[in-house]
Amino acid sequence: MVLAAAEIADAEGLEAVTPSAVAHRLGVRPPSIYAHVDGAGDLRRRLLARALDESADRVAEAVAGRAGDEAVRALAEAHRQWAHQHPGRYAATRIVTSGAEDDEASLLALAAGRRHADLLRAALRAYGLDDAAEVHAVRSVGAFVHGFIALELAGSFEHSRPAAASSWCVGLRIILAGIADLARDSAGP
Amino acid sequence: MVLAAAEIADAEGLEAVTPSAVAHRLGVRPPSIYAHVDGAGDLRRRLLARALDESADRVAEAVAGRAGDEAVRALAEAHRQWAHQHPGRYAATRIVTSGAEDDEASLLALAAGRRHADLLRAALRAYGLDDAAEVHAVRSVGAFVHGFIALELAGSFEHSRPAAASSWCVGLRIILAGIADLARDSAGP
DNA sequence: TACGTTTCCTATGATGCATAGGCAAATGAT
DNA sequence: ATCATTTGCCTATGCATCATAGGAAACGTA
Repeated sequence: MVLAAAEIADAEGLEAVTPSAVAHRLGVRPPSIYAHVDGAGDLRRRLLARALDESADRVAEAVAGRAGDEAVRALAEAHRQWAHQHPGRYAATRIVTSGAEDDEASLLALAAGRRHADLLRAALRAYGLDDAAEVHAVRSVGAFVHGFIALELAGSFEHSRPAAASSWCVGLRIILAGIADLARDSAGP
Repeated sequence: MVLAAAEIADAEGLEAVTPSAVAHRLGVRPPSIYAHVDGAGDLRRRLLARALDESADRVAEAVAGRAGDEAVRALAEAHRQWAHQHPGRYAATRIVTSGAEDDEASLLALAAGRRHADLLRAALRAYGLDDAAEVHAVRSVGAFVHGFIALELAGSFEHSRPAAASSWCVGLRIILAGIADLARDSAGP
């Protein structure tokens, strides 16, 4: 069910993920979908939770056994590769579950989001930042990674040379150097 | 016409920007909209172009008369403030005009996109980066700024302390320190 | 064998995108 | 001043989609 939604998202875009499209793919009639899912919004929220979980799995694999710069690079790279392989799922990752969440899908999504944050936090541990600085660093890396992938997938980098991939490496370098600088100050005199 | 679309986007979200909603707001019947706009897609693309242009205006004001770190900070801050004031327009900013663009709205959007890139490039000039490094830096700052704003507007930072605003300052510091480091190497031995 | 649960179905209503074709007022040239 | 053209809006219509209501068939279990 959610798998069908994920496949539709990757093949035709997140907009195409509707009860009717899922029904079509599963070979049943649209109303049948409503027995398993509470409308189009719930369908997309379930997809959000699954996508967040899948990408966290990939990231966790990539980061295992690494530390410091290497861990952050591996995490970011895993994130980016997964997004390229599954653009629809990645788009689902950015769905907003506005405000009060009491439904199952939103809670799962929240938990998966925390998993992501924890993985990144662990990767940054080697820098020896204090707690506050670590949160800032987590958010900054997250912002850069998401922003870069979003712009890249949107084709925003296709109007200038060189290819996006080389900017990705330099961008990571910039971020990591900046965090190292922050760590120097944080632990400094 | 596009103004009505922008107001709807800010008030009810980008999803709500449809010919029928615009007609409602303007006090006319839905079919009348099609005399001015070529369907829902074209309506959103026009909104994209206008939003990109408006934000570039704001950024240009903010950056005028500044250079180096201060210019980049002002640019980023203007961007972020505008996004907070106009979340729907900001969301429109991320619409993808897939591939071959021969319609008016897409061309305007492309031009406005270039304007943004040029403004950022100019702000970074003081770092004395070579051409290739400058492109990488432009893309990296762009990625961070967009990523941060997107995550912030999506509420991704609301599940941890402290407030997002303080991370924004630290994040900019990280990026700027990273670029300074890059400049050192670029001009270095 | 009879019951309840699950799962899917048809039928229906509502809403929104989009096109076709017509009416009326404003514009501009003769 | 008159008439044709343009402009802008209208009603009517077709079609796809979300969503609900209520019923029929298949499944396991007492």
